[in-house]
Formats: sequence, structure tokens, C-alpha cells
Amino acid sequence: MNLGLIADSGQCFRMQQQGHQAWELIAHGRLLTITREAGDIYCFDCSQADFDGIWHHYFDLDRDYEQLLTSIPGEDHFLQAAAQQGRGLRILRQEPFETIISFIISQRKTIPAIRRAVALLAQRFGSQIAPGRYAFPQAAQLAAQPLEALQACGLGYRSPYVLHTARLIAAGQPALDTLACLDDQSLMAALCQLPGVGKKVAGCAMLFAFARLDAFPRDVWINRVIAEVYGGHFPLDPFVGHGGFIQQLMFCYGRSPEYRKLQEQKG
DNA sequence: GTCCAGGGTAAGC
DNA sequence: GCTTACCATGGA
Repeated sequence: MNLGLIADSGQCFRMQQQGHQAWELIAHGRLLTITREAGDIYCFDCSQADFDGIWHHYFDLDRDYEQLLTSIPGEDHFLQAAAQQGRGLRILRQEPFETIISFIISQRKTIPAIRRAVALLAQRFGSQIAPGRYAFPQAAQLAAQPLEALQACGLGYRSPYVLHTARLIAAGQPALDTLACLDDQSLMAALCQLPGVGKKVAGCAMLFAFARLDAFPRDVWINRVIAEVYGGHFPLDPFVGHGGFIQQLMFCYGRSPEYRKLQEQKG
């Protein structure tokens, strides 16, 4: 596991480096501090019960990500480099409501801007869980807000999307625990019913909340890489079962200064 | 000042 | 089925 990589991978917005080798994460109504002891060894500041019952699952610790890398063809130099730089990256199993709302907000925003908006939502409408720390709001907490209160968090034109989706989910339409039982195609269709959710946002929710590793959300960065490296077409057949993980490697490496510099030289 | 960001929607063809 | 204009906001 490489926590620094995960925290900055653009799949989560409430995990932040806090000092030298320490990160703070707010999820499941808890504040978790993780400290890197050495190499691959991390210390979770929580009870054994919370680690076993929540965080083990949250960090998807039962999956062997090294094994997934073996599917990358040796002649694919882009993905080989992405795998090299992305060693220790994992796909989180985040909470569905927070993930759906966060990625509705994400459209046409930079990652720092998404973080800021999500932090404001939590601070203003979420429950306080530690001094100066706030949980992401429950659906009912967001649904109770007037549109102007959301707008004041910098959501812009996404405010009505967020409010309407929060109201639907607060009303149990759909019930999120039911969604988890659907197959990929049905889940995609159900998520796309929500206002402000299209294929891309739904794909992010499927991948980063429901652990559907075949979901392959295409944003501007992924499309750019596919255009620059793969001639506009990227077949997923070699990566059945974990294409979304490959997507995340592409996203992280495609945005890295190393790759951007290489592209610049090519002209 | 211009351009761009983990896009979706509705109108037009 | 497929394009296209438009939607707020902040940072580079």
C-alpha cells in the first residue's frame, strides 16, 4: 500500500497528508489517522474492532493488486510506466452517498476545488466528530438544506443536481443498500437515473464505492491519454475484471509531470 | 484577459 | 442515433 498515492489519486477527497508521514481520513463518521512507520508498514490509529470491521474492507485489503499488474502487456510502455509509478495504489470502497455527491460536484472542477466544496458541505451540514472535524452529511442532512445554502459552498450550477439527488436518496429512491445487489449494467442504469449523474459520474461511483472493478470512467484525462497513446481506442479485453484499476493507473500517470513532460517533447 | 477542470442536460439535427 | 451551447467557479 502507498497511502500518499491513494490520497492524491483523485478517487477520494477527504484523505489528506497531515505532517511528515501521516494522513487524516474522515469516513464512516470517524476521524482516522494513519502513520507510515516504514516502507509498506502503516499504523492505523483505531481500535482493532474498527480495523477489522471497517478499514480492512475500506482499503480493500483482501485484493492482490500486484497480481492485477501482471495483465499489462510488456510492450505497453505507457501502462508499464504507470504501473511502476502507481505501485501501492488501491481502489477504495467508499460510502456510496458521499461518493455519488462528490462526483456530481466533480464535473468541470479541479481536484483541489472538489476537496474545498466537499469540506464546506461537511463543515456546514455534517455532524462534528472531533474538534474542527466534520463527517460528510447524511442524505437527510443535505436534503434539508435550501438551494442557496448549497450554492454558497461553491457548487455553482451543480447545486440543484446535488439537492435533488440528496432528496431522492433520503427518500429511499433508490435505496443504496439495494443498489449494491444489482449487476453492473443495472447499477449503471440506476445511478444514471439520478439528476447530475451520467456515465462518467456513475462509473466513478461504481468503481470507488461499489468496488465494481470493471467500471471504466472516462474523464478528460483518460480521453486525452487514449487519444495520445492508443490512437483513440483502448480495448478492455485484456483487463476484464479489473479495467477500472487500469483506468486509475492511467489517470494518475497521465496527470503526472513526468508523463506531461514526455508528451510536451513529442509536440 | 484567456483557458481549463475526474460532465450533464436539453435542444437541435 | 449524433453534435452543440450552456451551465458557475477558481486557479494557472
